[in-house]
Amino acid sequence: MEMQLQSSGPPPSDESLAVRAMNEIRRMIFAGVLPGGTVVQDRKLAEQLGLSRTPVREALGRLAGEGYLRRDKRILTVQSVSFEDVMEILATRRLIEGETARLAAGRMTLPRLAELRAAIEGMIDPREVSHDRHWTVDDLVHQSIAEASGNRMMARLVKDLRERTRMFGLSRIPRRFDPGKAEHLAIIAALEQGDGDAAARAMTHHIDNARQGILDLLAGTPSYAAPAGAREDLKNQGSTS
Amino acid sequence: MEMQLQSSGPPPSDESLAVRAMNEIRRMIFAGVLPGGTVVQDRKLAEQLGLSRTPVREALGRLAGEGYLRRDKRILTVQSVSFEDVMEILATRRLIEGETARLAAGRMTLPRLAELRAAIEGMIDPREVSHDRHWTVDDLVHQSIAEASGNRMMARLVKDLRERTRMFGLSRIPRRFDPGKAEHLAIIAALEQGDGDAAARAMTHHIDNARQGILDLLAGTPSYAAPAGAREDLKNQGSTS
DNA sequence: CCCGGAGCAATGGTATACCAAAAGTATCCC
DNA sequence: GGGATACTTTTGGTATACCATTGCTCCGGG
Repeated sequence: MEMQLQSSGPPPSDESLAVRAMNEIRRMIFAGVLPGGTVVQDRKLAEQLGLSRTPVREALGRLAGEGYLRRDKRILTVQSVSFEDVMEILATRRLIEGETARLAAGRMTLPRLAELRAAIEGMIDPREVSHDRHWTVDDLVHQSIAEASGNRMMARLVKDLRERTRMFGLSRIPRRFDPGKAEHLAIIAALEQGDGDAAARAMTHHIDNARQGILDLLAGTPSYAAPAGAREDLKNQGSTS
Repeated sequence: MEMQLQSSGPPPSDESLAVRAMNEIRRMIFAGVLPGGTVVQDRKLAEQLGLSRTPVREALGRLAGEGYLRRDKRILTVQSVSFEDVMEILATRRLIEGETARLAAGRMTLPRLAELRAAIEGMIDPREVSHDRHWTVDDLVHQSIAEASGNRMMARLVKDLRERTRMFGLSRIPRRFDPGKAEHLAIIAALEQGDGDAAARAMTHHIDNARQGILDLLAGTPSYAAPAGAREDLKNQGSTS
């Protein structure tokens, strides 16, 4: 039993096995195959992926460096993104992405903006949009803006922080993710006007809403109904400026 | 010739060799032993450190994951921090650290603040402060504030971004780094007042000055006198909000 | 029935052997 | 003499063997 990678991965591929392993493991983490807190054992994983420990360990080391895995003593666990983590991440994103939106104003071409608008409006039927689809469009919008900011560090940060947001259980929740649509369009509109301040406002507002959405969502989820007093503390993190 | 780690490192140490290697290599990078752009070869490095390739490769993979090294095809090079990078990093730090300062207001105890003040004022004689000393105090101040913000993500980011700032050649430049002293004290003062907005202002002002300091410094440095028009572009990155 | 230790399986860490690709280097043909 | 070709070396990637620690199981004595 050492056939696994060719199931959906690249058949021959010229990437190193370590890179492939890394991508595969990262995918597993995002897909929830390896939920937060899971202990990861290089031997098991290596066998599962059909390769030796070396490239797997290399991949694990790298993922640990990137913060997706955590080393406690000798055991490696999938870094779980807690509710508090998400709140902190969103507070950070609020800052960074607000700024990227501001910077992006006047730096994005109208055709490019039209593209984004089309992609956003392509999500016509709320019932049609799968989660993957939603995330794809969401990524496209936020990432395009971040990259248009001209600040590569911020763009990288946005990508990273968004990935972490995504690692929060939050997945497979049949949620009305459409409200984001109007907010996305508002951001695009501001960018089309070249109004950086308005774009920043629209972006921070969008992220504030996303946070509120999570808050509401969790309020209605039994297991999350009352995650201690942490909520009260974190509620203010984003609304200070 | 396989004695190197015991020269200044921990004699026996219970950390894994990989961790020790990572710390050592990171130190080499910060210390300028491995300047930006240097190609890193695991065999050479392993021999130099007196251990086998495995832990070294593990360390390198991890450092690459953290962004200190860069993989181009098959060769690993030390990530060089360009002038543009520093400007971008500072623009980002301006945002994040401004916010951490705001959040830290009212969250730091007066004794703690007094401690910081003492450390800052300990740098009495400008000629006395070595670069290490300067960085130590600087780290202490910024990191303490970041951690006091209560937002671990931001604190982590501050640490990371500051490390990267440090990777910029900027080292061994016999510069008057004292002006930072007054600015640091201004931040502390605002925090003692519990005035978040003032603290944020003081912090962003401090970082703006640091940026200007680099700009001035490089203007007087032949090899950096005119790093293309990039300067004009980046000059505005931080002063938008 | 419980406790403790002896043995054993599992697991992470490390070293090393091997391979293939790439980069030099020497050589040979024109 | 110049350029192409073959050989040698270097180097990163991978597999695997080995070791030490950890934790578990199972057995025996109390």
